[in-house]
Amino acid sequence: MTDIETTPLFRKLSAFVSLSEAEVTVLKELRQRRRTFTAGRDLIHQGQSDQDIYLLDSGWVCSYKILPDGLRQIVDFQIPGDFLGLRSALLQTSDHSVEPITDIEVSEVFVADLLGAFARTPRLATAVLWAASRDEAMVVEHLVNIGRRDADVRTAHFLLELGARLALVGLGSKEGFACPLTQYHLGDVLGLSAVHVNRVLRRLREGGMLTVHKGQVTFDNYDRLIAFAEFDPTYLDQERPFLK
Amino acid sequence: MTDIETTPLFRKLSAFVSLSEAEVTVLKELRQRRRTFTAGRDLIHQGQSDQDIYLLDSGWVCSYKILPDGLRQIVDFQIPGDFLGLRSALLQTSDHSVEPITDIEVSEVFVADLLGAFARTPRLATAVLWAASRDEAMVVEHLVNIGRRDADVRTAHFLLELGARLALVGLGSKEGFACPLTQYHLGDVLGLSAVHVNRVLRRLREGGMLTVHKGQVTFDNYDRLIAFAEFDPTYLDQERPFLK
DNA sequence: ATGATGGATTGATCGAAAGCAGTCTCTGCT
DNA sequence: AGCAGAGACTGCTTTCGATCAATCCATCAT
Repeated sequence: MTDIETTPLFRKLSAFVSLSEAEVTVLKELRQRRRTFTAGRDLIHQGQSDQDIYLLDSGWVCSYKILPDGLRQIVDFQIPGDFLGLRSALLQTSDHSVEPITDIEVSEVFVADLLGAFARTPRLATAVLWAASRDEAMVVEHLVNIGRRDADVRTAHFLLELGARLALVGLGSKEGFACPLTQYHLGDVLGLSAVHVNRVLRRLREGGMLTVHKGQVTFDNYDRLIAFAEFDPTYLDQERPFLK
Repeated sequence: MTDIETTPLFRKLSAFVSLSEAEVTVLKELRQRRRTFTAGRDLIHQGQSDQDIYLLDSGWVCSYKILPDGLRQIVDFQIPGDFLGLRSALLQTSDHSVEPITDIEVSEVFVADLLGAFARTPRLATAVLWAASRDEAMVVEHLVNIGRRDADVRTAHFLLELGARLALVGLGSKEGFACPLTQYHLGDVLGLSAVHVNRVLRRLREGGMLTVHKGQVTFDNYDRLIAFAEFDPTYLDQERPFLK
């Protein structure tokens, strides 16, 4: 069995709460029913109700909405350590679809089990709730990003944020990260055409700031990039004193 | 004392749950400490923590973020019956600012009182939680709106959504609604310049779809507008069978 | 080797929205 | 009455990003 302390969720939550022995055990028990899904086949459909919660163990997933004319807007990507359908299950609404970008491994979590775990370990509940609120803050940040930043800054900001999220679960650093997204995915999340994404990436590369090549995002000059993107590197990983 | 049954919050929640005598009483007790604020002065500042929750009784408010270069993105407007700072208080983060657009009247609600009310009346808790999730769904819808719809459709969609929300609390109908927003406000929420908003509104007016004049939004042809904006009129007010 | 496919890349053109500048019309003020 | 200011409106020019159309380059299947 995998050592729990290397799992993405554990790493993520540990950044905000130091988990006790008992809490680790509870976390472990949640991850029993493992399942795998293949890339491209929708996991959750827009309008579906009463679905399960999944904890993403490996691979990448995206949540999106489709417009009548076929245009797609990706709301967010989920990476290892993220929950899928948490909010939808708690609130019984699924207003968007969820599609695996790569083959993924998930742990199926029953709502009742999760609520039981929360009841036994309030600190765990707080930490998970915090993670959920962080996800929401990110959606708001994407709104600002798309509404008010130009394509270059917007793209840089998004990739930095993604890097920060990945770093939190041990899958990235200031150097860069492995990234399975195509330029079409980037277009759909940034509200740009894939062609334009290509030009933007070229400009960022020629500006010596970042390189995207062969499924690898490399931050060529992290500090310059931060400044260019107006990115606040603390906004995702600051400590929460009240939780410590 | 105001008759509770005419208050916006009561009307909104009643659309989803039929509240019992006891629940109405609890609701009434929450609305004790009335306060007023004047237009323009920020209620909540970005970064602030540990603030109160307010229930908006009358007037309009907007939540926004400011970028370093001074550009502003309004995340959403709040109208009578909406909570202010609910999420921030529960989750101890305030990542945006809140500013009254008009003079407003609010009821200050202490977190402890609200939680107490939830404990005594679970159905009320569910209803409020539902309202919160609806707010979140709206933010996602705005993301799609800004990311993938052109200015005209985007504007029409937004005004229809606003109309639907207002109708829910008795402040609007298929005919239109009173609206204190300037074209600058509309620009900031739609990710457009105020000048362009003006042109968009002219096109919509000349298309016989809607008129904005003197603080009044009039839907000149509701059905045509719905079709043009690809607006789903049920998405905010559909019944929740599990709550009835 | 030979295609077939999906993604990346580049060029050329077009259109939507921004930016700038100025006018107009209220409303409130003294 | 006269003025000041905010918001609404319009014309002109520029810029950003979309769209259309190729080409290129891996990987994979046969």
